[in-house]
Amino acid sequence: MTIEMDKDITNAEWEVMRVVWAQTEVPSQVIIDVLMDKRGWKEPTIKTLIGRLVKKGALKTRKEGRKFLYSTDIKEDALVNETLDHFFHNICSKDIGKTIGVLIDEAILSHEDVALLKEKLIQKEQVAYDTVPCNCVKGQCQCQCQRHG
Amino acid sequence: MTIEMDKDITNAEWEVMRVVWAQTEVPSQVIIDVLMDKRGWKEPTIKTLIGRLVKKGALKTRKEGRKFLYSTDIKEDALVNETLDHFFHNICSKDIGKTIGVLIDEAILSHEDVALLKEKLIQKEQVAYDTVPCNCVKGQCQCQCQRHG
DNA sequence: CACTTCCGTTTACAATTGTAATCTTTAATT
DNA sequence: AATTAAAGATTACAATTGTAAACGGAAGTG
Repeated sequence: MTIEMDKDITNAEWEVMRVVWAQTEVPSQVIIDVLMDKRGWKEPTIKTLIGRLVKKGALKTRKEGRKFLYSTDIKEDALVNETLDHFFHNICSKDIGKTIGVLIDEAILSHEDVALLKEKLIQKEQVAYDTVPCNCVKGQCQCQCQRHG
Repeated sequence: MTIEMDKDITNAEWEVMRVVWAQTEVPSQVIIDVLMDKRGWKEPTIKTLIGRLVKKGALKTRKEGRKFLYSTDIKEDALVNETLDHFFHNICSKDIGKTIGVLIDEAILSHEDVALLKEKLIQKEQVAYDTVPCNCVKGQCQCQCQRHG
């Protein structure tokens, strides 16, 4: 699931990726139109972002006539998941459940989504722990055994 | 739930925050010890991070004798949730359910966590949609009505 | 063929971020 | 009181990021 790429996708670059993900191949003009409109960026700004993504290997190009068509091998869901996993390293593993709980509270879900998640929880029950072990470094969480001072 | 603060917490700064969250008030020496050990950072590096957090209002100080004790008003779970909400803006609302699904798959959960989440899903069912409306800008997702090109 | 337009490339530039050395107070110790 | 040690403040500096202008070459137009 790890994506082999030089660098991370920055927030601004993410907007470009979303346009590319929405299509199979896009000319820069489409990216520019969408983002000038959505973000109010100037054309050169968007060109810069495209260029950086190409340079860092996140976008591929195919020359068609005089212009390029942009595409990507990076899967949107894979990158989303990887980014979230990475962020979750900032949280004590004991708190992951509650954190997901808040996400559920705040999400707009379909009946189908709810059913899917319920199903997953039934699976999860099979492998659930009595107590989730804390994975924090000493001094970085409140689990008693590890408390400082 | 929005935290009034000048700037965002960067990744490196997050490490400092976690040490502060783990205690009520901490002297810099504790933060330094924990992070020199965990991250291999030099002492001045950690002092810089602390200083920046104080400057941006994320950490409060209380002078005790010659040194300061650091604390924060920012709630860890509030910041976590806010950060996640923010990130979820990068995802089509139709895909939030699936994304949470992957989080559940990958999480280590306790029986209690599973029960909590199940409970939340039961609640959620009451307000679930038949179809989650897409919230994307035209050109940034594949929902048919909005497809480009 | 000269002119203009489009598009990708190069350059710019300030702010943020990661990483750290050095300086300055002030407190502790001799 | 003089010396040392600790802690916060100041300065440093390269890389990244957000934001954009300017340049150059190819393609279409008159």
